[in-house]
Amino acid sequence: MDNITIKDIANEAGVSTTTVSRVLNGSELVLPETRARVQKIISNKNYTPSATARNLSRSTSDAIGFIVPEVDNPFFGEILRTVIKTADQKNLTLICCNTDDDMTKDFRALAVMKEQRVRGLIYTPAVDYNRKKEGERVLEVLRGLKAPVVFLDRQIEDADFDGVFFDDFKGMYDATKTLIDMGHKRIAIINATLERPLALIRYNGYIRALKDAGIEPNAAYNFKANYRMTKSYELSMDMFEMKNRPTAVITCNNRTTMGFYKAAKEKKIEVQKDIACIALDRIEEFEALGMEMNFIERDVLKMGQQAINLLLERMANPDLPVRNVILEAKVNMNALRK
Amino acid sequence: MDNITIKDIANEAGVSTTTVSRVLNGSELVLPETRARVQKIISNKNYTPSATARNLSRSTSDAIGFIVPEVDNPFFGEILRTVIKTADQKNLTLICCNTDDDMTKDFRALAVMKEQRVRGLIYTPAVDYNRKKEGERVLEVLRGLKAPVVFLDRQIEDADFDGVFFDDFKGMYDATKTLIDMGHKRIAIINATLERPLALIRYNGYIRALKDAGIEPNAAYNFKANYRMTKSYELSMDMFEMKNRPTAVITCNNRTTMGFYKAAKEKKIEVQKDIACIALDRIEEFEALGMEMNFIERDVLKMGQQAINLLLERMANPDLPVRNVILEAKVNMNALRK
DNA sequence: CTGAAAGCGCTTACAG
DNA sequence: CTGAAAGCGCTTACAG
Repeated sequence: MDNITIKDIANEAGVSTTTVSRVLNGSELVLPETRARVQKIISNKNYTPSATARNLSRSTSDAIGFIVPEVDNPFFGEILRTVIKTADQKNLTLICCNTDDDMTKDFRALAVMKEQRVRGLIYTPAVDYNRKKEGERVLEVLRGLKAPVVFLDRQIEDADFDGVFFDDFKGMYDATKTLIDMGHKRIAIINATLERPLALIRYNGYIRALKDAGIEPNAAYNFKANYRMTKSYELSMDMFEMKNRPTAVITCNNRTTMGFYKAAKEKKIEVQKDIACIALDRIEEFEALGMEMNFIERDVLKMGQQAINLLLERMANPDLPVRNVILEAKVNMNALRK
Repeated sequence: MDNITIKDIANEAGVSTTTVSRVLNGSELVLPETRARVQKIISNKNYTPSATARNLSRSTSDAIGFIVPEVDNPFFGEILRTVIKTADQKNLTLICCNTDDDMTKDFRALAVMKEQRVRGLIYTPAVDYNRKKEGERVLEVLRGLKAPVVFLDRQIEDADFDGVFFDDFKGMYDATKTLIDMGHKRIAIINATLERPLALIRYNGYIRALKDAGIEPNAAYNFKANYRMTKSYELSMDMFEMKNRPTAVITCNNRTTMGFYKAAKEKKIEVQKDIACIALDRIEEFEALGMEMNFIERDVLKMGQQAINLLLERMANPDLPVRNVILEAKVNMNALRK
């Protein structure tokens, strides 16, 4: 027995499909008795209308899209959860893609969104399209969606779409300045390579603070990892062997922080005492072990909430001016050591 | 200008929509020149066919569903990533719901899946339906989906569907036995309340091992937390005040483990030395800090892979017998201390 | 308050 | 190799 349709209900109730549709959509234009009869049959037969047919008929969609590089990163996981929660309240279905920071998959994900005719999209670009010729193509694809788009955490230059970002430049600037004020001159940064847009922004904040303080940046203190633990660990091991080794370090994401601490542990170097550290994002597990951290604090839940809000608002009102929300990234010196 | 349709392409190419459809679907039955002409127009106009229309017309769907209690839990995050990756290769779209372990949301999520006519569903029930009257209703809803369902990590009694689970009973049994063999008699468990299906299974493994060794279980050593850190922390603080305090502890998930370690740290009790511990699941962050752990090891990626494989196989072949895959949960004594 | 009919954008059996 | 027509399961303007 196949899925039952609105026709089956109509037949059994002895009414037209129009009437059944009206009952389904809570129209006033139905005699209470008719409504009751139809409703009873619907629930008896356990009938659920097809979203596909409804969408086609209404020429809309009940789906919004979510494209991120790694859903299993708690950063995006938390955002996803927030987004789903709100979408759910609005009866919107969430279509989720993961790009592994891979450009091909990114374009494929965008194509999926277009095929699905999503009503809106929350989007973290897979790579830095700013210096790549593909950048303009991405923007075109996004425009071709003919649906609101909200950039999440990563921007593309000249994008005429809404977005939510953290003020990583200021976060890094402040972190660096804090270390300088504590008397540090040899300050390292463990970052990703600068093709990554966020890596560049973070790097720039760091460099600017050094220059503002009249400290000449030392290229040897710029560690180019990849936001994975292993690479950061390896580079940190090298760092500890340097003869003019840094007295302070800024790590640029969770995994980087973990790699650095792991290396320090193995080298029997006590973080904060033997070498200062400010991490981007706190690590709850570290704190559970009584390891107090200095960190740049970012409110991920807020980012998720803002993203879905921006999207819903624009869906409701497409003529709003483009909005870019910048969330603060605040230095938090819980483990202050001179 | 609205979204363009197959008709626009047909008109411009001077062919029927049938022919355009054939080109779209790679049918052989098109003259190469016709195909080329049509394809050119498609790409010029940047036309993407509507998945909605296609699905309705074919009376199928290109979506599979994914319902879990917390997407932001790395456990489910990793699984989601694996599932998306494979689904993507099969050109399946992933619709994602989050239930917050809430029954109402769970039923709503299932309704969404039915509306969407998903081709298959990977499903972690929100609550333990085994003792609840709603259990049979869930199973009915699942059958009403008329699509393959794979249970993930949590089972419902009498479910005639595929599933992937960890052998938590054996994991807990072995962990408990290992501690007993090390000479421990006062062994505590920090678990959730036993309404949760997994909590019960874990508890049973623990109890059985005690009984098999002739040790009478002590109710005071059964700590009923809720898989959150705070509760586990509070209970652990109490535990350390007991006069006949346990000499070994088994923690039943990541968050529980964190709460326990945090309490130990504050009480200046050294885990493994002053009190033995085997945790369910390793915590990478702990290990990065040089904290060696004893843990019950579970391969989460494998669980994700199995789940999507079971689903795809059943989608291809609905007549397969019901399969329940039990993945091992292996005790790993990295931080062995007598 | 109700229904016949057209339409949403595709696919596909059928005929040629 | 190509197309007219019916159909997928809904919604909605229109007429009554």
